[in-house]
Amino acid sequence: MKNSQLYKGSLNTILMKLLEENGKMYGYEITQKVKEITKGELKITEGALYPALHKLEAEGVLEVEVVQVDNRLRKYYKLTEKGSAETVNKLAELEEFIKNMQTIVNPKLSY
Amino acid sequence: MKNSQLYKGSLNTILMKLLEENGKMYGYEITQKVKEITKGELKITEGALYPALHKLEAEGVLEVEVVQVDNRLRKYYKLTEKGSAETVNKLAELEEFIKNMQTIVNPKLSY
DNA sequence: CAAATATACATAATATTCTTATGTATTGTT
DNA sequence: AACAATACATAAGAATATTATGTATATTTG
Repeated sequence: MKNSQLYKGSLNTILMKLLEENGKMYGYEITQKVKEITKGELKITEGALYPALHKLEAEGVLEVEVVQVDNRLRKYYKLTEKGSAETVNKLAELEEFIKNMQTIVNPKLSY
Repeated sequence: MKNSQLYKGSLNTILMKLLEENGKMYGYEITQKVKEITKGELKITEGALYPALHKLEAEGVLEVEVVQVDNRLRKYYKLTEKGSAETVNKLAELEEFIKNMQTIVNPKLSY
């Protein structure tokens, strides 16, 4: 997350949405995917990513599958059933958030 | 800020935009205004608001005018020249942020 | 082929931001 | 008289992310 402060608090939502979209992903893959789809504008740092993944796992939102590729480890993360349900809420919250921010930034359009 | 974690990091942007829009405002007025325009969905807490205002003032983004109304104080805040310039950047960052989040949430529409 | 870059994980110290709780004081409402 | 609203403020703690660092393998490039 190498950007404006605005991204603070949005990492979990990003992770959950990506996993909902892609089934399972490993950490490094996530960083690359985000860089790709935002055309380099959002860079997720490892120091934010790995603790976030571990916490979501501890909460039962994600589960891990460790795979050996060549001589290297990959930890694939995917949503649990609980995680899938929570992702729906997270995305609804994001929509609300964006709506509210747009209302503040562009009040003429809304009230 | 009594809501999802998503709002973390967005308070300064909100404050600066409101002051750009309304010229000058005092703390309590800001809390009410935000509650009003978001129809009660976003509530800025005092514990977040006042330290944020003080910090922006210390940074030279805002300046204060203390007014006595009846026997009570009001501290009106307004953007400095520097603050007005930074608000332009803040709003550009917000647009970028929203655009990127929408890209992540709805990838089919974008790439 | 050595060096640099990319892949892949991880954590610790620190910084930032916000929540929750609390405090003071005046004014308006029931 | 009691409670809610107005109006400011701060302190302890939680949550989140940055920056720096560490380990190790694989691939590219000069």
